[in-house]
Amino acid sequence: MDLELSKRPKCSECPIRHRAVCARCDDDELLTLEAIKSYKSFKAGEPILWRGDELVYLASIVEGVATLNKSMEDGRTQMVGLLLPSDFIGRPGRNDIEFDVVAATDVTLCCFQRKPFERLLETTPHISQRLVEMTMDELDAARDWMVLLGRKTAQEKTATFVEMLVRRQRVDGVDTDPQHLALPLTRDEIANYLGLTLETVSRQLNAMKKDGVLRFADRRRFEVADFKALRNATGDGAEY
Amino acid sequence: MDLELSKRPKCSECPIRHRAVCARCDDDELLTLEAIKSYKSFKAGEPILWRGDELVYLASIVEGVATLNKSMEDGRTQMVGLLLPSDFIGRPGRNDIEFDVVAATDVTLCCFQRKPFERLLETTPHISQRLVEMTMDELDAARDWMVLLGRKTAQEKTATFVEMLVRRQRVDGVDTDPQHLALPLTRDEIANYLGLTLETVSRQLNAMKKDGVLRFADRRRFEVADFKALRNATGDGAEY
DNA sequence: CGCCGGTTTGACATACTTCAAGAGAAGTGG
DNA sequence: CCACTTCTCTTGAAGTATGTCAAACCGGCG
Repeated sequence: MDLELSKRPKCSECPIRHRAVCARCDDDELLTLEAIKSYKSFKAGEPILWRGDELVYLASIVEGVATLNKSMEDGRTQMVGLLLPSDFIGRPGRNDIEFDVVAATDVTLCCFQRKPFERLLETTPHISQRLVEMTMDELDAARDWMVLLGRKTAQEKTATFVEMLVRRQRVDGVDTDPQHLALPLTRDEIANYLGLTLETVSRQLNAMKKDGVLRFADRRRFEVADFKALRNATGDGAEY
Repeated sequence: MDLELSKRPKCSECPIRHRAVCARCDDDELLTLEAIKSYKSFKAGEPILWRGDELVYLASIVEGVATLNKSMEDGRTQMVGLLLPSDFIGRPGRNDIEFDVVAATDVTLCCFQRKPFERLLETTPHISQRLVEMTMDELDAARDWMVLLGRKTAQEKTATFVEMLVRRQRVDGVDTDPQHLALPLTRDEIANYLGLTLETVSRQLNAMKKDGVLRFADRRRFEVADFKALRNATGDGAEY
């Protein structure tokens, strides 16, 4: 794994300070974390971790989007995780993971050496509690995702994906102008997320464009022209 | 929810003592747990919890099989969890859950009142650590399940399900005679597990019977006639 | 015995995949 | 700055796995 280390910005100024695994830490605890952290960057498309790699670091995503992918022997692949800023990579107590982690866009990670971090977990309830909470949130998300994979139509899958993106980018980033949303994944990656082929994804996106639900600036950038119709197409019923 | 309370058997004689959320507890800690626990039983088919119900109890499965199910507005349903003995029900820190829990067979639960249990979590690392570990195991399982739902064929799905059952029942129960395995679910429930229809499941099971992979005593009880062929049909490649 | 839920089996429909060709962007090197 | 390659995406035509609908079967139970 290519490591490009850089300096350690102050935790207090960190954009994910209040959502990441460190969210509940007080100032003292942040100092302890700063001692074992380092930043690493990856270009879009670069692998971050291969399945079975020894886990030297655990990390939070500071910027960018990463995907967790599982593949079958014959090459079929299924995405099983989509990590946005503040999400956590790695499993304390294991020294490897069961999927590949890939940078979908340029990614900045805040990495903690595993061993010291695991010791911190034992002594710092603020960190371990937050980690449990995040893990359970991920499990909830995985269960919604299972409904999508097992029971939704291609149209519903695609609409659900777009709607999820819109919601998460809205909450996440700077309160982005609704005009300026971007798909962080290629058609092929979206297909791996949804359990479809890239052709089907392409057809579904273009259908939503034709129906006036989405409006595309180019292949990546788009805006939602009719949010209600989008929501309707997800198969999840009325809002909330 | 119908509650049929019964006495509290000694933890020390509990069949799931070493695998459940209490696995790491010492004798003192077990005593504290015994103070807040009670047993409840459910008949096959009975609901244990409805989505949105207030979570009064958290529980471990002592005996039997329960399923977690999500449903869409129009009635499509997808199973998102299959709980066997020692598995845990409920999410500390939340007062409801996002899916239905149903007894697939007769079920015995070891229930803990939520509030006292949550207090125990804060003071007893042996419990919280074990809970984290179990949650992460469930997340790993959910990810394998996502590959199944998104990418496997009906034949692979069915074979994977049967193979998983064989493995878990072997590890779990009394080391059951390979002659005597039973599907704990109906065809319809299996279909909900696999993201298929019951007709397709029926056809796949009968195909495996015709091919000499499985041998059925009745609709539920079966034995694996050719384990290698079964494993092969899962799409997961050679053993381990 | 006769109902009843779970299951099997068949015929048909279709949503999605597969295969194939080509169009745009985007990068690369001369 | 323009060919040239390369990658992503679109679009069409054809194939197929799985769903849908419907009827019959079977074992258990009142």
